[in-house]
Amino acid sequence: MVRPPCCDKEGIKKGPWTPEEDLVLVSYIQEHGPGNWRAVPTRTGLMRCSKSCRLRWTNYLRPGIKRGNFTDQEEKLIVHLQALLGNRWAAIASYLPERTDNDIKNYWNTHLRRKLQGGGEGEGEGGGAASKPAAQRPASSSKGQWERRLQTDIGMARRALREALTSLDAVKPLPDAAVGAGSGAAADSPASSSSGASQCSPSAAGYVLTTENISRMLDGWARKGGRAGTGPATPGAAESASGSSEASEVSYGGTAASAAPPALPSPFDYETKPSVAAPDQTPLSAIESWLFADVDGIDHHVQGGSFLDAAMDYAF
DNA sequence: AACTGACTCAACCGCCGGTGA
DNA sequence: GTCACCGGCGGTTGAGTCAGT
Repeated sequence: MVRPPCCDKEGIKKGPWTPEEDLVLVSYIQEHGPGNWRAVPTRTGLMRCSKSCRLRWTNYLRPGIKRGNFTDQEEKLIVHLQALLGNRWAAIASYLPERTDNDIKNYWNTHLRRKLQGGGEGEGEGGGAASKPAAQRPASSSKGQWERRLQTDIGMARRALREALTSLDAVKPLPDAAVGAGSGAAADSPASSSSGASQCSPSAAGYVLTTENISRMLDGWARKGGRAGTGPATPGAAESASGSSEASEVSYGGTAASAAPPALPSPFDYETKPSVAAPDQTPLSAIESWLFADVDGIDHHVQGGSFLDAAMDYAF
């Protein structure tokens, strides 16, 4: 069938989002929650198409997003998962709850792919596998086949993750604080160690978007000056660019959120990006516990609460 | 100091699958 | 059963930034 464009070209604004637009979108989502994106432009008056709104939210405004400074651990995970899953960035991103698929995709395309190609198979694992990812499968597979494939994928991913984490631990043992308290993947990242925004999982964070924060957010943008649009308009960019100073100002579940009482009723409990970890767990520690809990386990049907279940719920 | 090429990443585009009428 | 709508995904682009000359 011929599909009309998601939004007609007239009157639809494109390009970088402005702080004002961000604010409108965030405010709307704070009130109504993400979803029903079709209605967002009309209800908010944003001259954006629904896709653009959704993308802006999921890739940028969504709380709990960590930007830039991929750690070695994250990098290894991405390499392994890419080798196993192929360019299924959304699936890969589900293993890195603080990262967006777009971010991972960009990082892969700009850093990792070249690294693996140019430097030969630097890590040894990616090289051949990455060139022919497992994702190149027939699109039309029956459900049963798909499930078997999924089981295989899970098994392979699991093994690879265990290897990655094991080898990483051998090289650079994780500090206890990193595994237990903060974001395991982020803990030793230069930027993230100082950036509160990366310290908590999205669901646990409790999205603190008060009018005070909004005004501070805008204030921070304004003070950043420079190019209007992408740069200052993007809290994360400011955060990553400045290292840490602005991070606490934009409390997307950051410092303020982590310091906030857990019972803080977050308007973003319906967060679209799943957190595979328990609220007081970091995603990676959840992965680790899942990996190491049953060394010989074929427990792909473990009862509720396992990482696998969560992964099954969200990633596939 | 100016210029140029490489790099980064936010955003767009088109396609696909799920779902409800 | 068919059709249309909507959300999601992966690939791609282009503006902005950075580093080297």
